[in-house]
Amino acid sequence: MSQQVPALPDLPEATVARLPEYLRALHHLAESGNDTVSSEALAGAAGVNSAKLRKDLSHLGSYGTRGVGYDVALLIDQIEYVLGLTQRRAVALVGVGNLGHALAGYAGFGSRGFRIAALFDADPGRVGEHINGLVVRHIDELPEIAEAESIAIGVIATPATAAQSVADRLVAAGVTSILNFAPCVLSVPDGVDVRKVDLAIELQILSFHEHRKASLIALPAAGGLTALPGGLAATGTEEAVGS
Amino acid sequence: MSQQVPALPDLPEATVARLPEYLRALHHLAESGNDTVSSEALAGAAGVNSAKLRKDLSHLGSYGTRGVGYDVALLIDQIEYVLGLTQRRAVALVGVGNLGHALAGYAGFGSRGFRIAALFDADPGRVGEHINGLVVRHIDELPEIAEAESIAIGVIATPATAAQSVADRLVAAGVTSILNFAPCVLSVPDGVDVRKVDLAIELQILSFHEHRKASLIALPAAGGLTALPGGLAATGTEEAVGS
DNA sequence: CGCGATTTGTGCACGACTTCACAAGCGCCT
DNA sequence: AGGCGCTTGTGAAGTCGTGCACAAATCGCG
Repeated sequence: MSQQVPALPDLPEATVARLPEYLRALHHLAESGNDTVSSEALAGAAGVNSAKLRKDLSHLGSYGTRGVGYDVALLIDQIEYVLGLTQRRAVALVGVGNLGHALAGYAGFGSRGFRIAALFDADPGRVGEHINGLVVRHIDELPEIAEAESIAIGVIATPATAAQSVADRLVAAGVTSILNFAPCVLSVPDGVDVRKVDLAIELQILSFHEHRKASLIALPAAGGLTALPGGLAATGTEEAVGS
Repeated sequence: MSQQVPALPDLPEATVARLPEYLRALHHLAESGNDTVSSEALAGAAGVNSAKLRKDLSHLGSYGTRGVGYDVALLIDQIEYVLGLTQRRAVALVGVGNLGHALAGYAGFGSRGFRIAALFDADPGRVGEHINGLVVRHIDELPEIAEAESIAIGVIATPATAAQSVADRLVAAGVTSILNFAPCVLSVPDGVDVRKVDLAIELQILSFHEHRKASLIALPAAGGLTALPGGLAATGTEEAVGS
């Protein structure tokens, strides 16, 4: 009975991280009226190597047709199933400051499988405020609302000083996945997943590459930007930096 | 003469991605009055393995003392030098919608080596607006301002439909590093670095793990969350999910 | 019905990254 | 001065991810 669905294979983490990108590209293709797509075309739209794409898709039980390509609608269903997006997941957002406001109003969550079910803040001055059709609750109300709304995912958009405390409260309220925008490391029990997004870190990584590029052109030119191997610098493939 | 500074070693990309996290932890330690720190302690504060930390630091020419640890202030200087943060880098932010507003007001950029030098938007209704002490300019003014302010880093916070066009304009204006918040793949010439941050993708990755956890407890319990190997689930180390 | 064009799925080799385990080095205490 | 404990730096092994190159499979057409 529970073996009806193709039991989740344990995908490589790198593959999981790319599936959402494939999904986005597929939705785009579907809207453009495409019925099928080759691995080459889909890989191009997702910004990856076509062999990598095929290997990724093969991990979730191949649904392509040789000589033809992949059925766009079928592949969308498959990936959405694997990612657990067949149900719309409820998300709690904690911290409605500068960034939290923007996240609460971000349309991308709603259109890609998520529903912001509740907003929380510790500042009584912010409690009661209406944002995008939702009212900000006090963080003390988290347990009851998390229970009532079946919230399993939490987003932390508080200052770093409050983040660990908020994480503890989220875990206590039954949250098992956390997206952390605060610039700090969180400690959570086993079984709870944490992903971190730090905007300043992304810029610092870019800064390193700027520094490297600048030091290269300062050296006696040897195979740097000055020697363009392929003729004119083609507006071609994106330069991959990091993951 | 130009060999005075320890010429940039080409660090592994994975190391570069972790250096900013070390830097943040080091600043925190310095504020707490710590003078030196062991690899074990710093690794804990940064959420990584201590062997990994030592290898990362060894790549930039070891500045630790055996039996003692690392000099906090010296290490901060080293990492900031390698990341190119000795100068405060000017950043252009394009798109002052929902997310752009939040980014323009984000204090973390200023405190970690960056200066938002200009805001741009294509919507005439938004041009002229004051945000956080800056006035929003029209995107057509980008070339002159980028030149005047020596802007080499651009942040794209526009809708996906506009992102490629904005990227082209940024590159034409001399920008060589782009941080892209729009959910799409950018094509840029060689020599231009792009990093992408997609908030919905992060949630979808968490959703996958939720789905996996849910399907595990649905199966006959075999080594899942039910069998706690180390006694009580200690509020210990963070569970690493992806990079 | 058979053949060629096309595209998937994958074995294999390579490279990157991680982790362990330990020798080498440093400071402190006696 | 000498020895001991602590910590770094790194060789080596293991793991993970990537990309090539090709066999297998499918469709369309004559």
